[in-house]
Amino acid sequence: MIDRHLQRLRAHDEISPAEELVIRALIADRRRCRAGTTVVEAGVPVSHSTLLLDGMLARYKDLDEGQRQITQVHVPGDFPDLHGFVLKKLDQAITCLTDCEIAIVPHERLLAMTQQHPHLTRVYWFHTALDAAIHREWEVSLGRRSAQQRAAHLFCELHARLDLIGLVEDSSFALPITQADLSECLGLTSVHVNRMLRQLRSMDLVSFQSGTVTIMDLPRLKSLAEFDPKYLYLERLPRR
Amino acid sequence: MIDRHLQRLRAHDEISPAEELVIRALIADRRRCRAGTTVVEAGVPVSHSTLLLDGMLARYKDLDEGQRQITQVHVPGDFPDLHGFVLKKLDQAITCLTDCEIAIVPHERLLAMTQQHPHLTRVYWFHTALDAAIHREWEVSLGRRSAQQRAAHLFCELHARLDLIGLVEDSSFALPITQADLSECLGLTSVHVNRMLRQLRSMDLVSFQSGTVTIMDLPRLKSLAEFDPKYLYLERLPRR
DNA sequence: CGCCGTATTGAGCACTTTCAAATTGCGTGG
DNA sequence: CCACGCAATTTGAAAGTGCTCAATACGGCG
Repeated sequence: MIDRHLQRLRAHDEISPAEELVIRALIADRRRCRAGTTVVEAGVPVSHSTLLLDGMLARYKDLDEGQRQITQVHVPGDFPDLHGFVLKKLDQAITCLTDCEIAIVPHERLLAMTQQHPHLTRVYWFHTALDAAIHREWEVSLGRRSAQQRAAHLFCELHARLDLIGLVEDSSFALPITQADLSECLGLTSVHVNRMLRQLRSMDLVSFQSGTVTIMDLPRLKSLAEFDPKYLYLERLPRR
Repeated sequence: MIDRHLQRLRAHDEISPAEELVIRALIADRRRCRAGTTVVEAGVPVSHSTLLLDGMLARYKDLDEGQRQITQVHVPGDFPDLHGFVLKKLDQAITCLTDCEIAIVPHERLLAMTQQHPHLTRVYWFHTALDAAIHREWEVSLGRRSAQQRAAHLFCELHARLDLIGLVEDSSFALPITQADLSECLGLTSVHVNRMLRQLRSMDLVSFQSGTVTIMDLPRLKSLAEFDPKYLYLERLPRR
């Protein structure tokens, strides 16, 4: 299952066979977590990072009065808390949106990597910078896009990200989360998300039902959302 | 003026005198830019990054119909597009909010640094990860906080960040930007920002007038905003 | 003194939330 | 196979929050 991670990295840069071996050796352990499990807590010193092999994770922050904002969702192959290696603890928590399979990467191995493999270091640095680019696009959604556009934009983004690792089939992909989860991504109430979803469905753009997203009209959906995938940096550019 | 940058780095990690020399040698050139100037355009390949020596910058994305979302503001000592080193081009533009003094850091020098100085590489990696942490907090503001809380939170954040480099005096600091600029940070209209500012002023919490922010009651302001500075990672932790 | 960008204010409107209730879907146990 | 229970979804109505449009005031500068 680590192949998806390699697939992801190779979408952006060249990874030599020797480097692939280094990457495979980063993993110390594998675990399975049920949906709803907390993978990493906020504010606690961390000594390893988590590679998502299968399933979907969410990073979120809680506010008073039970409000919650999900700041990012993760798809298989992502390295959701790689930034924990340099930050030493997370400013947010990570939870399983679905049942997940994760790999544990001790920071001491990452440290050794940074000492011996400058190119791989830059590859992973790139990975965290890409993560930040997605945060920025979410800021735009949360700050400026309408509820309908936000939902449409998220579906476009997930479509693009999941397509990269072959998890889109016939314009549809699994997204086994609740409308409440979705509302926490979009900065809306679940009630309103429900109404937006109905609108998008009735416009024959996209449907999200029983854990599956089906995109009926990708061009019109992208246009509605003003989706421009440049921020996902999908072209392959050697990091030198 | 690069001292502010060193001050910033040393707030988070130890920088040896030898490393300081390496950092100083990163700079190839210095420039002054007037308020309103575009420092970096979106989507254009970049071969250098920009260190902010003095003034304030904003990173933003434009949408259709002239809407704009500022995704981050930068204070002296920041390295606003350091991530351009690994991403090779920016997904957003950078503009001067005020008159600025910037330093040019060619990517070839950063590349040499990553080959020879693993610790400094991690220090700068940390710097970009911290940048992402601020993005996340902005996502929370934009997604879940009320207009009043958003404004209050931004003032708390800037207070904390400017205090770090000695730019806060008597609970007030210069913020020579317009209410329209502010509204583009907060995901609001300038009209509404104006009303929120009046409210905050009449509550004796904070005033923002003629380019100066004066915080009258920091504890209550923090409490209103639910401001928790942990995401700024202000403790000093050696990155090994 | 007059101009222009910025700040301020008002009124009406639209989108989103809140609160509450009804419905659906699904796994468990009888 | 059906009844039950719980979670998720759906719907309605009313209330807010923030937006739009438009007009007015302010302040620095030529």
